[in-house]
Amino acid sequence: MSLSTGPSTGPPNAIPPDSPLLLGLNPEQRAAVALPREHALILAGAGSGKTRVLTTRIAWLLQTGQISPAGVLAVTFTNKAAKEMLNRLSAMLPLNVRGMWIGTFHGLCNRFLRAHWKQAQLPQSFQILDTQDQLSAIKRLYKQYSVDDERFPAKQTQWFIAACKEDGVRPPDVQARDAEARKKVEIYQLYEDQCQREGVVDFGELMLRSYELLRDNDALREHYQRRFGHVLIDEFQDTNRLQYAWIKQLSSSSSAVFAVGDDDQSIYAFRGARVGNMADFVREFGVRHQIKLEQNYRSHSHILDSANELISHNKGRLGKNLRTDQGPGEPVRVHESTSDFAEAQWMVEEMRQLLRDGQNGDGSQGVHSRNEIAVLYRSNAQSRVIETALFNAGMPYRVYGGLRFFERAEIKHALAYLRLLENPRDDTSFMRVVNFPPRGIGTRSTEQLQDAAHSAGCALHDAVSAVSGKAGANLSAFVAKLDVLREQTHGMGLRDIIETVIAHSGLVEHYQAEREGAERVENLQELISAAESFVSLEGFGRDAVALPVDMDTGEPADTGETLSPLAAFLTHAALESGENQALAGSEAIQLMTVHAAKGLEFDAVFVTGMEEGLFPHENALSDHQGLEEERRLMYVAITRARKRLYLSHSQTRMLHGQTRYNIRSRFFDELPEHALKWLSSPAPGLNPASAWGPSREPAPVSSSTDWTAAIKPLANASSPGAHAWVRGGVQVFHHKFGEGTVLSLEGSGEDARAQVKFGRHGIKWLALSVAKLTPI
DNA sequence: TCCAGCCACTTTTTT
DNA sequence: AGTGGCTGGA
Repeated sequence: MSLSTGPSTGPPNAIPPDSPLLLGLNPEQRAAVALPREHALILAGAGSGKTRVLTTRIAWLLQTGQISPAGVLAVTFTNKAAKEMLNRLSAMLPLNVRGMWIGTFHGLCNRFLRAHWKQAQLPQSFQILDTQDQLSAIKRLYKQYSVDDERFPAKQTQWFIAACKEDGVRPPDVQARDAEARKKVEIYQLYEDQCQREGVVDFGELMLRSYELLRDNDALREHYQRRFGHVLIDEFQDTNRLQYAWIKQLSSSSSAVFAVGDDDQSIYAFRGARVGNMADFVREFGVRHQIKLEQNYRSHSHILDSANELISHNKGRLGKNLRTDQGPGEPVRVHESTSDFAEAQWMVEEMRQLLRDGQNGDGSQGVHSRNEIAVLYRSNAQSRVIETALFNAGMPYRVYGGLRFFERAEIKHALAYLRLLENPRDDTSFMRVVNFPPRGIGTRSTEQLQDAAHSAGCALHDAVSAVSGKAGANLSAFVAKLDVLREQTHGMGLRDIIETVIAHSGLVEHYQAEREGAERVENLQELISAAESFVSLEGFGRDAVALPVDMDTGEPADTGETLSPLAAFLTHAALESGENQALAGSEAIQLMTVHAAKGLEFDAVFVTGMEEGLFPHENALSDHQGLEEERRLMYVAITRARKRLYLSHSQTRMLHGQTRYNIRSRFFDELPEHALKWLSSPAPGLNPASAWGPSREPAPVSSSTDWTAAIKPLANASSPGAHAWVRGGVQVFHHKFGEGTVLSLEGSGEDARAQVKFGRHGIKWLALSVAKLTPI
């Protein structure tokens, strides 16, 4: 580390190193916070005080007068992280949030495009399509142009478009080799035209349009480069190609990019994240300062040893080893159960014990609050059994994930009405509510309307007069209703607008008549409250999404073109989909996927379903990269725990309505034996398979291949009769695929299938009644 | 046009 | 198992 030298630009580094801001930081953290004005990469391990360093860095830059608030650009991925940063910052110094650019990638791009909507060739009040909206827009387009949904599934097209945009690729730039690829590109182009015509942008477009505007408009780019002396990025390992390119546009020789990330916690490759951006950043920006934060303030060393050992099995890491001053603590407990049901049962018992010990003041042994216990799983489907067990035990719990507030159907409907007031051209919203609540406008009518709009090249809203007969009358009535509402709400405050629109939409009456509609009506009420609190949001929260910004001062521009409160609120709804679940703060066991747990920490953590095919997930097993990402995911799971960590696997598990027989995860074999405590059979030992002897013949015992493990014979009638010898871990021969290893089984009788890993042919699912498998 | 029943799907997710 | 989307009959 070379830290003693002063910066080549900006004020001298003559700031007293004993500034109160730096107190309590370890040497590496201090070094990071007080770095000179140069590009830097901070490799921040789990629990190493990453957010603290990031926020203290900003506070330090401001307090020492090295930069003014308008010169700071700080980017995160989630609204939660952005809020956290702002909260911590304002706790450190009196904060002038005006003109400070702290937010999510998409939030900041939105802000940028609102400020420069003309140059970006967008309507001022452009609306944002979320993932649902985008899919329905594509489906609408499919109908219009008679695209075969069988050959080009809309979901895949959506994925394709998103992936293109994440790579910064417009339709003309796509490399299309065959006819099928050319068709996809054609659809992509049609989709783009449709969005542009309707005045809407999807999430990818927010980023891409911002990037292109910066790239192509020299004056604008230079302005922002001059303005942002410091660019700080959180979770850098999660950035995609486009985000990286965007950062490049915003930085110049006079600015400093401060990237914080952890390559070992990169778990979002499936949505375009490129860990490689870290290495690229070092190379392309000529990064001289790389600081590793390896001091962990979260976990005891048995837990950290496990994490370190596991992740050491990955190749091509930037290299990092967590350490702690806390003692070894308790061993990592490993548990095996016979079924997912039994696993859940066992967990409930263990939780009870933990909480009992915590209450008795038994010090280190227990956990004092249910909030401090988390159950992590690889896939959402696993939560059900656990929920049932917790429910039956009367143990309060909270499940994260699932529908967010602004994604609920009733809310989307209400928002669609509101969006149509703001922008009648928004055909996605038009289609969503044209017949909701039902008003006699069926498929037939809308098809006529769509055809009319298509041939006239106008919006659905403007084509109603072209439809004749009863259908035309109904459509006209609907449009008239919208127009009246628009007139009626003109000049109203946000709350009143929303209240009026909900009242006249017929949504409340519709849901009131429904059996399960009460909650939906409540949610509509909640939307009104949400609007109220949005209005009362002071300063940053609203400015961030709403106001155009003066290019020179960074202050909100008084252009007389201020975005309407309604448009601002709609943007807010699209960019911040709301809390995952209410009940926050209540005393409850926390249930979530490992992905959702990233960034969180708990006293006690249960990682469940540690089985081959589940964790690591079968879909990730085919390639090396996939497996390494699974391992990083496991690393994230382990490092969530402060004091106690449980790793649990089960011999059988209900999945998609069928019992599957799984062998335990290979990750167990990558953990340090000294840190583990086996709560149940298999007995401890480096090779648990040996507990059942070395037999390999059609016997109820596994092979001794290193990563496979022993599976007990299943004492039940559902095991696949004639193929009873086919078990997890057994070596088999297939006439076509050659030698392989059975990974897992599912189904029974005629339906029994085995998942087999073959050397050259990869992993296959084989129906036992068809495939001729012989034991080796 | 609407609703009921059938079929296919099922890793992870933020904006 | 559970859900969401689609088809076909009323």
